[in-house]
Amino acid sequence: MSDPFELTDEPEIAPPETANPRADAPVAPVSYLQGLNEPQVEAVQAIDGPVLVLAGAGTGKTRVLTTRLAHILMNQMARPWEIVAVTFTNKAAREMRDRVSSLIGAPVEGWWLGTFHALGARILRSHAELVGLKPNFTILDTDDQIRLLKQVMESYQIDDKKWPARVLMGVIQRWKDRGLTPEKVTAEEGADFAEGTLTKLYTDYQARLITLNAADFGDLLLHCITLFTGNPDVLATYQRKFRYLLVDEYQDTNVAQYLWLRLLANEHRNICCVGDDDQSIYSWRGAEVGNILKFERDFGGAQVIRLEQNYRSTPHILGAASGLIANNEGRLGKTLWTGLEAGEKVAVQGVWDGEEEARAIGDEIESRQSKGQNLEEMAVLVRAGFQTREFEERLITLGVPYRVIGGPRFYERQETRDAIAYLRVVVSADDDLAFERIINVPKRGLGQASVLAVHHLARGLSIPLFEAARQIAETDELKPKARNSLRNLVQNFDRWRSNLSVLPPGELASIILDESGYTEMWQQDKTPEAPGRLDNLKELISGLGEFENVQGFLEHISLVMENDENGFDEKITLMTLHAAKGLEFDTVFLPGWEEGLFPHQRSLDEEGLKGLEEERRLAYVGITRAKKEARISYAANRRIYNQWQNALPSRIIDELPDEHINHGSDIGPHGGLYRGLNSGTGAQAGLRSARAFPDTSQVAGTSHAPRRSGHTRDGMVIDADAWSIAATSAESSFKTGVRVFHQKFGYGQVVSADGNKLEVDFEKSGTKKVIDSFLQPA
DNA sequence: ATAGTGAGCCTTTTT
DNA sequence: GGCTCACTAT
Repeated sequence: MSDPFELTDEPEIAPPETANPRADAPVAPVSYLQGLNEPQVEAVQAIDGPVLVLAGAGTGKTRVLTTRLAHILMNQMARPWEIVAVTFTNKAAREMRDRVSSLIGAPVEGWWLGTFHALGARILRSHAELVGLKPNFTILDTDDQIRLLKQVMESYQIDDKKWPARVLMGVIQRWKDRGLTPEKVTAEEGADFAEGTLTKLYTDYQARLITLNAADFGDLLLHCITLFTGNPDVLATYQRKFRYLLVDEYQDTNVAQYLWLRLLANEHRNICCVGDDDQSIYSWRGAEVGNILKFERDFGGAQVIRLEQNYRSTPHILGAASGLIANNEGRLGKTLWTGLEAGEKVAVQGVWDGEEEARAIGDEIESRQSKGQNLEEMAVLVRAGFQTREFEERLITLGVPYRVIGGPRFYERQETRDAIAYLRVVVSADDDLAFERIINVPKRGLGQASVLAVHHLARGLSIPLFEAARQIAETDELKPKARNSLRNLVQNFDRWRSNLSVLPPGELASIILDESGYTEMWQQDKTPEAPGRLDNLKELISGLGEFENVQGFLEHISLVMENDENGFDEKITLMTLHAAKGLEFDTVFLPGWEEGLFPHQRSLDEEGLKGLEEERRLAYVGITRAKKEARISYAANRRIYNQWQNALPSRIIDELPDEHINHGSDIGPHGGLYRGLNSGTGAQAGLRSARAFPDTSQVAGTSHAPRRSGHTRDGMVIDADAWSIAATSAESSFKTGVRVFHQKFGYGQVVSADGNKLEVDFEKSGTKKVIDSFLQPA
């Protein structure tokens, strides 16, 4: 099959030097180039033809990107509207806008800067009819998508228990990420889900979206691609228009985004993609590392520029991260270096359990704070969201202010979504999903029976729900109570709608929320969340004030997901590793480096080696967030879903090069943590730490096994390797059948022994694998 | 129509 | 342990 998106590899235009006489114009150093290193300057000036900038962590990527844009604009190589700059997040887009403006000294107007989705939506609005939509189509969020799919599933009688809508939606999303419309999904691929009906579900779902005049996020790109391939004239307009394309975080693009870019870049072929294959951590949501790996093949004659000088981290941090990532295969490869001073080694610390980990890190944060270190310069980066809880609890007790990034987003909150639904119905009366959401919120006596009746009429007459509601309120089909309630609601909406172009958006919203009884609903609510929700509503209204009309606001809110950070107070940040990409802190705490949690078991189970490599990249991202200090820790016991699990240190810890790490010798106030199980009373926290480690005398003997590298370790320190070394070489002192006691699991009997790894059948908690040094003879 | 109960789930997350 | 969802009892 021929690739309809094939680009000619042979440029039909003359070589770059003669193609654009202005390209080499700035011969003498220009002011904005000052302070850039050689590859950076090269990346800024390589304007013609496809360019891949491989930008390692902390190598000044953003600076290059913005300078490059400024370079194009200031030398008038293109007008603003001939330039496309695509980012992954709105935050990145905003940052780019601000930085380019400040470089140029004036705001840039009219250029195509935004996320893939925002730009996709912008293009799509101009040509909506060509894909069956109206220009004012609504953009659905995840919640709407799921509810819509559920409706479709009902008509096929697919059991939501067996095939949860969110799972199926995920599969459809991944198809969309790959640029697959329903017709392009092979029978084979659809066969595995929902007894083979998923392709049909997908088809129907798409049809419903069109009927609703709606698009989901995937559609914003997918429809564009359909639009471009089906209408060469439209495509040609954009291809001619867009002289320069710039793409940030290219390693995170999915196939659909890649196709979209290729189509748009085809005419001028001046596409510059910036990214780092080692920081690709979003494959699970469709990102395709392959895009960056095969850039040179996809865009013939591409230039590859490597940014390898790191301005962020110390050599030890960089060394640890580089050594780690070197374990991955199929990398483009970079050699990061830094001119900074050596600094601290990466600390690796074992603890007894999650609670102690939180305590140790909490204490550490507190003591640093008291020494004057800014809380803003510290962060705790976790693998999974639930891990933040332990730290939150600890920080609350200590009275250390913190913020959690990535909680429920503002727009995802129930009250925000409800309020927006009201606005959506006011703006477009045919927005069925929005109307359905609030028809009985607050409760106004319109239960299932009433809603169903409205649905039936709407289906029967092929009219929107709102229109059906209006009609049914004039008949006696419903009970008088419900009828009055519904009529009242319809009248309210009509009135609000008539004020749409009269009142300022904020004021109108405020009236709607009052008159609908929505505000009152939360005022009456006695739950502790209610005041916060009312605050959010106020914030929403004040946010609306910044828009000229409600329509503009809705477009914004559907594409932007912000968690508006309220205060400017100094706080420590808690977040997932994923959320931390692109950020940097002086000190970074990296807890929970245990097998099963990091690398996450599910990642290993579902993706195998690929999964492990992605986890490794995640670890790489984590370590490279640190400017001065990175502190890794792992717990020997962890409670997950209220069940105690014993854990082994992450294999990723084993992969850190010895010369750049310092294994737990001097952390915290309780020095000398490695005295072993039998040496102390165990009353203090510090001594409890000791049990997290295999006792030296029992596990590895009095002499320490050499590392693979041949180094001998510090006599006081046991590192993660001790576990594996011990596991293979040391005989356990506990024999099969012996009755033992474990601090956390209680009494049990040894079932089998493999080195010092024992399988013990505990009386209370069942069979578990345990390292023998945690056991006492009972 | 709705509140209350039990069962089953459970990485990562932008737009 | 805590959340969501569906079903049941009022």
